[in-house]
Amino acid sequence: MASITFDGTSWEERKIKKPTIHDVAEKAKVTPSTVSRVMNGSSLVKPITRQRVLDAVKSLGYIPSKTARMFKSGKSGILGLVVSAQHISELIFNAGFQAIFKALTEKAHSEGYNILILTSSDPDSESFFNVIKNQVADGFIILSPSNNESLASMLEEAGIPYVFNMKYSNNPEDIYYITSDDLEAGYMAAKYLLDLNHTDIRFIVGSIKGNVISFNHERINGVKKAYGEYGIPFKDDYIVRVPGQMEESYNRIHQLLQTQKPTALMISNEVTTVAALNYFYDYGYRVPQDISVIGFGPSDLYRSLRPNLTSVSFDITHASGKIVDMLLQRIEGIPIKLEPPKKPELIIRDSTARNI
Amino acid sequence: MASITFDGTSWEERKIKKPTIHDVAEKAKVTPSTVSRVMNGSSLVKPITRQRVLDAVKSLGYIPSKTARMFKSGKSGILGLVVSAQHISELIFNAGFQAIFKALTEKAHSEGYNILILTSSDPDSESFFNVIKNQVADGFIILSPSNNESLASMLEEAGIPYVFNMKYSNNPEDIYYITSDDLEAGYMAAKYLLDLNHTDIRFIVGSIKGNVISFNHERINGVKKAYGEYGIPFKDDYIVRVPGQMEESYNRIHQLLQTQKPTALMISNEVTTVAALNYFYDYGYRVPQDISVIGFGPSDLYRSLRPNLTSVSFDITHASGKIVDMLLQRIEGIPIKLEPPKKPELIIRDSTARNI
DNA sequence: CTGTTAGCGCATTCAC
DNA sequence: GTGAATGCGCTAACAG
Repeated sequence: MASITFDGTSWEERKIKKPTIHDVAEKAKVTPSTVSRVMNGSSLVKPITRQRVLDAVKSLGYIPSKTARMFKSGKSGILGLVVSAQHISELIFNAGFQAIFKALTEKAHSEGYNILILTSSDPDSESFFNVIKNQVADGFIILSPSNNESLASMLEEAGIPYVFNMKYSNNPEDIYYITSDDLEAGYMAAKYLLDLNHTDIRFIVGSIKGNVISFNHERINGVKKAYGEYGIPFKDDYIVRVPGQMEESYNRIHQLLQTQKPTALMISNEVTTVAALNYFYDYGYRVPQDISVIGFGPSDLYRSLRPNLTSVSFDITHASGKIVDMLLQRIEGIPIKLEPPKKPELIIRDSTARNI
Repeated sequence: MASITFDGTSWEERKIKKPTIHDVAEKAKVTPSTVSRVMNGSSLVKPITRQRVLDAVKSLGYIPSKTARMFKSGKSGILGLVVSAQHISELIFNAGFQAIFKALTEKAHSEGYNILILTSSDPDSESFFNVIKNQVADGFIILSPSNNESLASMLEEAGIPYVFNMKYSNNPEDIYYITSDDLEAGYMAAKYLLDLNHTDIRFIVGSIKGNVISFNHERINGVKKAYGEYGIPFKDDYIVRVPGQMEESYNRIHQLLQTQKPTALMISNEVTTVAALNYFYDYGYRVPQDISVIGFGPSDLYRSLRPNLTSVSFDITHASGKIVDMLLQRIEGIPIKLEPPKKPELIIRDSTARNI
C-alpha cells in the first residue's frame, strides 16, 4: 500500500511517531543534553544555541515525554484518590463526598499535583491494596467508609505513602490520617436540641450492611455525653441505622415515623437528610413546627435546602488541605506533626425550633 | 549517625529503596528476563522456577514499577479529564457535571483505565493545551463550556488523542466529539408547554460573561421551532441569561418575577433550577399551580427535588460511554464512526400544569 | 558553555 | 526453558 511521503517518512509515521529529544538535538545540531538543558531552563546555555534549540523544538512540535521524565525522576506528580465504587456511584447525591473531592482536587492542583481517581469495587483491604499497588502515584489518599485497619500495614510494608480520611487503627504508630472531631459534633447537636427541650429525638446514622459507619460511633458518644450532662436517660433505640441511599432512606424514615413520634431528628448523612426533607414535604410535616431537623455536612448544601437547615458542619476545605499537606510531607520524607482536628461548627438556621 | 542495620543495609535504605526486578532475579537465582516472564504470566517458565521467583517476589515485597512499565510500553492506562477550574469549584451544586463525571469514571474503570483530573484555570485554548501537553495520559476528554475551536487543531497537530463533549468546530474534519440533540431538547420542552397552553414562557439559559453557553443556542433554536409550528410569535426577551451560580441565579429569578409574570419557566441549568425552586418556596409561589417549571438535566436529581420536576433529560451514561469508546478507538487507531446522538427524553412529573 | 557517558526498571528480542 | 543483550527518552555527572 503506497502512501504519500514527506521528508522521506510516510505521513502515518510522522503522525504517529512523536519527536524525541534526539530528533530535536539532531535538527539543532547539538546533543540531547543541551536540548535537555534548554527544556529545563538551565542558564548555562549560550543564547544563540538556546534559540537554535527552541526553533527546532517549535518546528518539530517537540513535547518532552512525561513518562520518561517520571521514569527518570521517580516522581509522577500524581496523587491517587482511592474510593469505594459505591462512593462514585452515589456521587450525584453525596454532597459530603463532592465537597471533599472538590477541596482535595483544588488543593492538589495548587500544590502542582493532579488527582487520579481510583476505585475499588470491594470495600475490603485486599481490594484496596490491589488497586493501589499497581498504580502510578507518588502517594495515595484513601477514603474508605469501613474500617480497613490491615490496609495501613500493607501499605506501610510496601513503603507506599498514604493518608486516610479517618483513624482506622488503634496502633499509636499509625498517625497517617486526618480526623474530624465527631464526638464534639454529636455533642453540639444533641446539646442544642436538649436546650430546645427536645428529649425524644432520633439519631439517624448511616450503616453499611448493618454496621454503623465508624465515625458515627464517636458522634453517638457525643450525643450520649450531652444526655449524661443533662441527666436524661439515653435510650438505645434513639439510634436508627439507615443505609445511605436515597430510596432506602426515604422508606426507612417513613417506616420510622409511622410508628414513633420523635420531636427532633439528627441526621448523620446528607442523602438521608434530603430524603427526610422530601418525606416531610410529601406527607405534610412542617419543619420545624412539627419536627426539628439537624443535619451533618457541608454548610453550602444545607443552605440551599428548604427549609434552610440547621447543621453541624466541618471545615472540609481545611481538613482536605491537611490531608494533602500530610501526604506531601510523607512523600518528601518530612516528619509528620499531628494536629488536633478543627472543631465543627453549629450553624443555626430554620429547621429547628423549641419543643413546647 | 548510627543506625540499626539489617542484611547489611540500613533500615532507612530498606524502607526507601523498593526492590527491582533485579533484586528478585538475584534472590531467585535467575535473570531479570525470567522474573519478567513470571510477572507477565508467560507460560514458558518451568513451574519450579516460577515458584522460586514467586517466593522471592513475596519475600522481597516486590511490586513492578508502574512508571517503568509505562515508559517501556508507551501506554499509561490513564485518561485525562480536562475541565475548567470553575467546573470543579461548583461541583457541589452542579449535578450535570457530577453525572458526567460519574458515568465517565465508571466507564473508564470498566475498560481498565483510570481518570486523571486536570483543570485549567483559564478557559481559553492556550491554557487548556498547556495543561494537557505536560500530562501523562493516553488521551484526553475535554469538558469545556466555551468554544475552544483552536484547541482541536493544537491537539491534532501534537498528535494527542482527544474527544470533546460538544462540537466546537465547523470544520467537517473535526469529528472527535460527542454531542447531544439539544435542538430536540428545546423543541420537546417548548412543545409540551405550548400544548399545555403556555405561551408567555421564559427560557433561562446559562451564560458566561454574558455569552450564552454554546449548546443553549441549539436549545433556543428548538424552542423557536416549536413556536413556529404553532404559529405563535417568539419574543426575544423570552430568553433570559443567568450566570450559573446559586446566589446569582436566585437574585436574577427574583428580579425577573418582580417585573414579569410568565406562566412557565424552562431552565437550562441544574443550579438555576434549584435556585428557582427555592425562590418559589421562599416567596410562596406554588409549582405548578402558579407557575410551571421544566428543567434540563439528570433525571435522578430532578426526581429528588420537590415538587418532582418535569424535565428533559439526556442519557448521560450512554453519552459518556460513547465519549470513552471514541477516545479509546482513537488511542488504538481504530477509525471512528460517527453516530447520531440519542434523543433526549421528556419526563413528565409534578412541576407542570395546564395554563388556564 | 557543550559533549560524552551512563543508567533509571522493564520487556523483548535473539541466542543457547 | 532460560540467559544475555538491547533500548525506550530523558537527565545528571563528569569531562573538556
